[in-house]
Amino acid sequence: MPAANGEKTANPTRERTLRAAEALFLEHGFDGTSLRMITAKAKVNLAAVNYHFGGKEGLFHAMLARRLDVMNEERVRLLAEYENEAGVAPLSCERILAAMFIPALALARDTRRGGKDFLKLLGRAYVDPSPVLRGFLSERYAPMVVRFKDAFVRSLPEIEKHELSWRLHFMLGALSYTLAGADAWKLIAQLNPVETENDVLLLRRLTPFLIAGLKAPLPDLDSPGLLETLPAPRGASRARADTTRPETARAAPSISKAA
Amino acid sequence: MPAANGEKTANPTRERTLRAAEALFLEHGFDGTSLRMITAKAKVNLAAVNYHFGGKEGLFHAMLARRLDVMNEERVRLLAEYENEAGVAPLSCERILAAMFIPALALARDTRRGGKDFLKLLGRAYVDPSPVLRGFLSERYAPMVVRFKDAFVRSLPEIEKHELSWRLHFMLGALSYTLAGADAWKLIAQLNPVETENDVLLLRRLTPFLIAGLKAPLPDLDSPGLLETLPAPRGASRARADTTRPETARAAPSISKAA
DNA sequence: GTATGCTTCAAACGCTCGTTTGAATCCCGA
DNA sequence: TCGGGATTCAAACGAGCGTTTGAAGCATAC
Repeated sequence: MPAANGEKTANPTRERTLRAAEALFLEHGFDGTSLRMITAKAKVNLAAVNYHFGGKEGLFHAMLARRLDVMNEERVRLLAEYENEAGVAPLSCERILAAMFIPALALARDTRRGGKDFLKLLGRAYVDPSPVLRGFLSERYAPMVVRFKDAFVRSLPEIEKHELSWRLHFMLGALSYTLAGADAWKLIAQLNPVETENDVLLLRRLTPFLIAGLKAPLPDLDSPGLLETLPAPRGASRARADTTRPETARAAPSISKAA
Repeated sequence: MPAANGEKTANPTRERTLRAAEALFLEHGFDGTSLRMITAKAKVNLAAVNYHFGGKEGLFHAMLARRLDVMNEERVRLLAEYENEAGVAPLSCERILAAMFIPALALARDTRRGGKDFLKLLGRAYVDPSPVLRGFLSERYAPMVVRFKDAFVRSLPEIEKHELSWRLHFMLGALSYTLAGADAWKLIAQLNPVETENDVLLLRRLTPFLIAGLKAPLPDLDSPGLLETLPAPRGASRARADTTRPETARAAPSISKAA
């Protein structure tokens, strides 16, 4: 393996390999992308992957790190800047989300560092089932997650910390799934008259959704509500047992008391 | 291949194979799970997969369908029942979400039809990168998605249809990602003092988040806001160019005007 | 008992996988 | 011009993949 130089040399073989890996990973995931697919697309010799990256795993680590490291460093930098401006006052949710989204959008607009598929890469990386990637990501970016969680905790003191952890998780889910969205994109375009969508519009749609979710009234976790209305676990396979429509419209099952 | 009987015969080989495929799919996804892993775990001969299911693809179709078909049929049945009760009045969001969640929870509580890993299966299926599964799911369950979308459209007339399509997509994302959550689950448990979580509590947390998101104020898609504040796409690779902190705290970038 | 049809089994098929090898080639400083 | 490290290359390795084969087992009906 060549000296793992500080990512500066614009080695054309390395670069083309990384690009091809990126493109194929978007479509097929880690397990679904073979080195032969990559090297064929990159017009690079098969052995070059092991020479430059030490193997498939090393290649994907490098491919993800060169994109995500930049973004996440910028994210915490921006967050710190906002906090500096705000002084002692806690940041608004919008501001914290801006610290998350702006670096991502900047990379998506910069064809030299990510380009328009960057957001999709981001989403795919977070939902890939391969233990190799999952371990890599959760280990490498855990500090950044903690950093933002703390910011949200300060921003939303009325939401209990534990509850907020979950909501951040939900948020990350909506974000990843949306960004990774391949077919869903087309599905939505198909359900509606064609309209040119782009990443920026998408995130502008997503933001109020997430903000509202984060600030939602707290659930009543003790409410029996939902469970009691579940059909008996091993009863008649269909609740069709009562053929006559029940005269008492059965109590509406409430999942929570949130309005 | 044996007569594809109406899923009635409790053939032990078929059953053990499906179970093993289910368990391994949860951990490794479609591409990451080999037939040899499955047949070893199921203590079944390798060739039995091709005999009973016609191949790997057929096995996974059967594995997913026997779980998801039941749930989705129950979902639309429940939705129709609620609509019947409501008459002409549109259903509340909570009610529609209940029609989605209750059948899922019922299966998760029923160890004979899914069990506690059912929700995880549901989430994993929706984020798996393999084209084989993506095609299968989007084709097979598209009608159910359309059905629920219509219900939401009637329930939230103030949200424009196109906007609502996106919000349902976000919702599905938060749901899938959360349910599939493997490491994240542990991560959250690690950030907070241990507390026994379960699927029901989880969905009760998730519901207000989703409801609030669905009902959020509409984004101002024309607002310049965010874009203008992005760093110049090909400027200095770091905004570190200005070493002195800018005296004018730069205008706070707003992603949207949503409060 | 024997024929029949469904199911299981061990073995092998052809193929692709990630990785390794050792020689050929390139590039640059001496 | 030559020498030597860096890089590329074609070829092969062993392992694992999904699938196929044909015989063996095993019930049930005659």
